Amino acid sequence: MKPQDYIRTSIKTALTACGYTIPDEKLLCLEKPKQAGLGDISSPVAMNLTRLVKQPPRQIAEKIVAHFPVDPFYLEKIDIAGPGFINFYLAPSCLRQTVPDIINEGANFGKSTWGGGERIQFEFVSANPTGPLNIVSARAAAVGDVLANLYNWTGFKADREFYINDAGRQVRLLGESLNARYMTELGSETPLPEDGYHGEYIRDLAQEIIARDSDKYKSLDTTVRCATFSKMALDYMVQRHQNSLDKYRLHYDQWFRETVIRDSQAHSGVLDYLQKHELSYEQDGAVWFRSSQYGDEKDRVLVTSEGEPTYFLIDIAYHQNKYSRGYNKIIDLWGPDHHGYIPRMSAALQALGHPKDSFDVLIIQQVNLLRGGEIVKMSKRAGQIIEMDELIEEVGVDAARYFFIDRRVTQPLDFDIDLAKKQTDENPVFYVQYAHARICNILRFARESGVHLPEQADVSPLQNEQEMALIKKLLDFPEIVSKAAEGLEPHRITGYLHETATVFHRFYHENRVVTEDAPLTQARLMLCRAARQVLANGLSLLNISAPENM
RNA sequence: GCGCCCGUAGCUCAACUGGAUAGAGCAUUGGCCUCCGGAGCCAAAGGUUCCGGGUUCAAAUCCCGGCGGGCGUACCA
Repeated sequence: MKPQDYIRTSIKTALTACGYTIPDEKLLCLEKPKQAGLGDISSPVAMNLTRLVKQPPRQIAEKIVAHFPVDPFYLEKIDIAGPGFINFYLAPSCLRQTVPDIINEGANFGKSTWGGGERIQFEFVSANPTGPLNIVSARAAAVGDVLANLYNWTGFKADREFYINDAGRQVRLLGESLNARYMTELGSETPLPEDGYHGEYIRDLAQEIIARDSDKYKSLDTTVRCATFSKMALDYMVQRHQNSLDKYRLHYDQWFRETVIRDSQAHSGVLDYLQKHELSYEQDGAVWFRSSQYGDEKDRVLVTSEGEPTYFLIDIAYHQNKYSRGYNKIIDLWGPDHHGYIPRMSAALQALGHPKDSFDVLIIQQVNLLRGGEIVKMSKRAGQIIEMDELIEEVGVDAARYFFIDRRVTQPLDFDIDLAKKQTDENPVFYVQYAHARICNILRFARESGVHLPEQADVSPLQNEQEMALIKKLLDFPEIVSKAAEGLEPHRITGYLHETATVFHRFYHENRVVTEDAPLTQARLMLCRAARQVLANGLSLLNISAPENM
């Protein structure tokens, strides 16, 4: 049994013995003391009970401690501190035991089953196929990928999906823009359409087409030519997106096309359902959805007075389609400019009978790129955007991913290119990777020195401060993974890895691993292996490499 | 105007979602290599958590009112 589980069940036993009943399991939650010297695990349960029991928290804590069944294998002592915290000090015997446990669990250490196999879908990036992926997409890509990993680790069945907007006005404009570039390249000057796409990539594609098919399309009727080019440009852009994400080590389970919804008339079904349940009405020649009944600030148009379905209606049908594919929970990652869109989508899905909390949107805040301490100005109109490919090329996949994950997603991010490129101690990616490489090097050194490395060895020689500190840190990993998943907070993982690296470096600095003392050497090698395993597991969760040497 | 997000060390960010003396990394200053990788370690300095009220055993966190910043406010996608 894990020490946390032992403490939780024992608190319950003590509570019943005291005659206290808790209305909510959440009141039992355990914490890590902020301050060193206040124990290893802490319970605020006494403070949580003050209002119910109407007694001072310290008094409650004393009663609980008096009835607590102490098992010396797990606990050294119990304290009451501050306003009424019950602090538990883990016994060295219990701490040491986690070292062989971690080695046995190997790549599975940190995983849990609380998701119960529930299916969850993350849709992210879903950039319009009208231009290359940019920096914000790169952030969303890293975050979405890690979130899916986190949920798979915690016992869910998580999928990644990319939604391709391959229909509508923008695709038409894309075709017309390519047409203009193509015709101009062939000598008949054609202006870009109003709101057309100015980027170089369209000219590149036009040149590619000419190199391959010469002027084959020139004689076509303009509308036919534009339609052909729309499709070609679309396929080209989607392929480009796939290549970029591939390089980023991100692999989607599904690339879903908007035309699948349109072609199947799925949106008509949605419309029928809403009409039948009197959740829509006609006004000024358009069809409106009563989204204000579900908390949106006003009603929204589903079908324009021209008789065209709005993007919103198609999007509802798309989300309905996700549910019909068996997902219990849907999480979308959107850009900050879409936050106003959340209430209406949530309203629509509730109207269709889905539980409110089955749909969640995580807003990924904007990214400012810093070079030489200055914000790099980006303007879409002038074609002045930094592409995801350029960024990866410049700083590498590992650093890019780490920097994007390292900050709370709901917070705007300043991405310092110069720092990410640095191969020095200023760069946190290397700090963590270096700890891993350093451990690999110790193990290598031990082998080369003729030390035999058995599967398991006695860990009882581990007892000094740095050894215990490292073990305690390793022990935290599964809980960090769970909390990062539950709160959609991947930055907890990078934070934890950085701390773990620090504690390891400190241990390394104070203690020589390979020495004349054979039992101690074996025990410390075990500890090194456990630490290496945890660092490797954390890095794999982020899809960042764990190098054996650097 | 209205709505959403945000304001924490010089800079970039944390703070286990209401907990104990608000912590890291850069940058600054000063130490540590006959020895498993110094891409490392130790230490100093740095704070009225934007301001003012309120809620309670407890507030950076929740509520109200200011101030400052970002975004949104389409029968576009």
